[in-house]
Amino acid sequence: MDELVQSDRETLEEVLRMRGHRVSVARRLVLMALFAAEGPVTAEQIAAGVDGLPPSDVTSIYRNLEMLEQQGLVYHLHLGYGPRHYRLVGPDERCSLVCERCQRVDTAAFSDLDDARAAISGPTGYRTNFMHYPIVGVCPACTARESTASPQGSE
Amino acid sequence: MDELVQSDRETLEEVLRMRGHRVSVARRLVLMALFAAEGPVTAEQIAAGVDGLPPSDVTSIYRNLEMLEQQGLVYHLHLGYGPRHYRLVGPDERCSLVCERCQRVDTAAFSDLDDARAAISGPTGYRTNFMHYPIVGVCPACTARESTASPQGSE
DNA sequence: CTGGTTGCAAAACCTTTGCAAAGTC
DNA sequence: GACTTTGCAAAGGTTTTGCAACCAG
Repeated sequence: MDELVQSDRETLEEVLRMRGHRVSVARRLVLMALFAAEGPVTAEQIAAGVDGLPPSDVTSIYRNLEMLEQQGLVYHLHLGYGPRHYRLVGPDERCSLVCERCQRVDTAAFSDLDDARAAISGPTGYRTNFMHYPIVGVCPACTARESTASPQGSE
Repeated sequence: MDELVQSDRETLEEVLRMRGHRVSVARRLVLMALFAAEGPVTAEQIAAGVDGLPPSDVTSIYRNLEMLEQQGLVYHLHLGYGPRHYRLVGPDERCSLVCERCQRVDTAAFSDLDDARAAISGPTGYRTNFMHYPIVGVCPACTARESTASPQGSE
């Protein structure tokens, strides 16, 4: 009943081996980078060498990330524009929020959006998780700035 | 107080002229395509000639769409993967929903998600509109199919 | 006429694919 | 030793940029 929650790297490597995948140097490097990164990282960042890790080839990174995603160990998300970001599946999932005014990126705990999920499921029937795309909107700071600047609230 | 709600093409052209932009053939073509298209369209589609309109150069389409977006007459959104889709700003805004299982794309009325907006604004402070990215989730049909197939509800 | 706009070519950006060489089990 | 996986090169899809010719006002 419990899926992989938050394992260490060696456990994930064991999972891969059990499922018939090999654990190569490049593949281990991807896992190390994902563990070392505090947040979502891009393939380019991993290839460049996150956190003191050696640089490697982007193509392999992409291929390994794809495989890890198919295995359910990794997921990717989009943060505004630019390349995809990848993250280990784990217990502390967070949803991203991007301010369309100041481009700030915030995160919210998965559970903070339970009510929002219900409010979407009601009228639409869709069960969402807000993981794949950021929620784009106006952050509190920009909202405040705009309401003091032009109180009549143009949109 | 009322912004442009739903004008005809000639009104928009007048707006552009008043703001110091010229109305060229190519630019008119973009507007005609946006009016002719029932839903969001890509730059490539406009360039190929939507709805019997003559084909034109993609580069100009992109430039014109960008200008129209800066003028607040057009916005763009992402529908799953692939190129951006553009749409005239108008009164019947709809939010997109993409099923991550069957890739189906639905839409919801803007007002159907008022509760969801409130449920996001509460814990996060972000005022969202769900316009820029689709809401990705599992559609009702796939949810039903999965619950009959494996009732113990694996994720 | 003047300067915004166009169309072509070319680049930029991100990601995928082909294939021989290398590595893993 | 068999079969994955790698690394390089090259292509693919989408969007941007440079620039001379062109056209709207």
